Amino acid sequence: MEKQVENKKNERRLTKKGKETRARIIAAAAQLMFERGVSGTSVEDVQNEAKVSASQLYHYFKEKRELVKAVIVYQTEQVLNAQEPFLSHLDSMEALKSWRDAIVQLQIERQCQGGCPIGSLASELSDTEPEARTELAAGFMKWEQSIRNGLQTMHARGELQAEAKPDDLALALLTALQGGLLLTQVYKETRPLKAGLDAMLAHIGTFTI
Amino acid sequence: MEKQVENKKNERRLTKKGKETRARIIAAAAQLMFERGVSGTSVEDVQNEAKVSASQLYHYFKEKRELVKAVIVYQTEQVLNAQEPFLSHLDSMEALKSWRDAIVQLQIERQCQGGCPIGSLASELSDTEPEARTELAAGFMKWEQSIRNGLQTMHARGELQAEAKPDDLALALLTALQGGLLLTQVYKETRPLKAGLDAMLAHIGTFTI
DNA sequence: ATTTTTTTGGATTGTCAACTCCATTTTTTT
DNA sequence: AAAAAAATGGAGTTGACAATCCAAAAAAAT
Repeated sequence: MEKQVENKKNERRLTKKGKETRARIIAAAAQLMFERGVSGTSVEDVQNEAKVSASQLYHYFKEKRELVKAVIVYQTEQVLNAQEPFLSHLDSMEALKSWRDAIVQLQIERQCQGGCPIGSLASELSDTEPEARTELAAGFMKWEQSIRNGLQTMHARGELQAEAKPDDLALALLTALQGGLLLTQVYKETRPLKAGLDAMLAHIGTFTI
Repeated sequence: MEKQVENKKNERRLTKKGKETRARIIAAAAQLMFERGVSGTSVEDVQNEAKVSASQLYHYFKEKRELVKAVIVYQTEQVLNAQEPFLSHLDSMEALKSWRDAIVQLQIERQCQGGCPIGSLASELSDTEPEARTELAAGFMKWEQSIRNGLQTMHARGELQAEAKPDDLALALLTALQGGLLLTQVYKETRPLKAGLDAMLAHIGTFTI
């Protein structure tokens, strides 16, 4: 009788040490790919940053593409975790405003570099890497869902007019955020991010009672 | 007395044939880089697409980076020219709506592939290529300016309330457009683009008299 | 007409990046 | 304690890619 309980084909067993190494590789890759893009980051760069050898890296990831997929999952988690305190309570105009402020503040601290960790991966990979695209879409949908939850709560409470469509508003807000982050990265100033988010929040505000 | 009237340092004279070849190279590079990104496009790919030899390409462009700069200028022109019929008359809600429809229609025709020709270059190059970033920012500013002109016209005519800020609205609209194009590329459906633009147009609409 | 400049052909070079291989050490299992 | 599996070291292979070079054809200038 097999001990491995329903282990998917490729999923080897990893020791504690193995998991740590794997995690270190992903974190290093995520960092570099955020700064320089996927194709601007060589596997060797990742090796150096993570302090691992080539054989280690290829022991945990069949090829670069697979590492990239892991990075996408990782970055999605990172972004959602970092925003969690806000995302789980976006159910009032005040909460939305605080969220806006936190995002703007973060871009200031980053000196407007890097855009959105998921968005920039999406822009680079969507059209050429179908599996990456799927994963990225899933990430954005989780994000969208969090925003939607808050607006739906307001709607259910009667704090948004019946005609308001929380689903559309949530998606619109995410687009303004993404576009704002991109333009802020290009312009090297937070004006676009502020303009995009503020306009969208004002629009949501027109539905409040 | 010099014949060359104020010729900038690097600007060699080009014969008619030379200009054609140069233009063919840029167009080919722009096309490929739109489809596969800058680092996904090799100089050799461009040679094949444009039917030129290596020496020709390097005769007109010192290095790949210089070709990329030319592509940025070219794509900015292309985008603005393509939208010109709309951009020069964005001075009514009807005009804005038609513009929205045209953009959505284009993405449908493209099957949601490719995002924004300028936006995707911006995402790939902004943080690592300072000169490219500057050029891209200039391109976006022209675009922003066109939108602003229309809204300012409405404002001056008294069709927008005095409190409305056409500058902010124009920038916000551009961010919604960029974010919408990105998410549409990732989701492979036009819903995000529609949601972003419609919300922003509705917001502008709240200022009409 | 002839000199100069521009344009083109195409082979070549050097670098770098992804990935492989085999041996060795460490950890886990029995 | 022995056997099996996992983790690591690091040199080596292969291919792709940016960029160069030398020579020749075509066009423009004088």
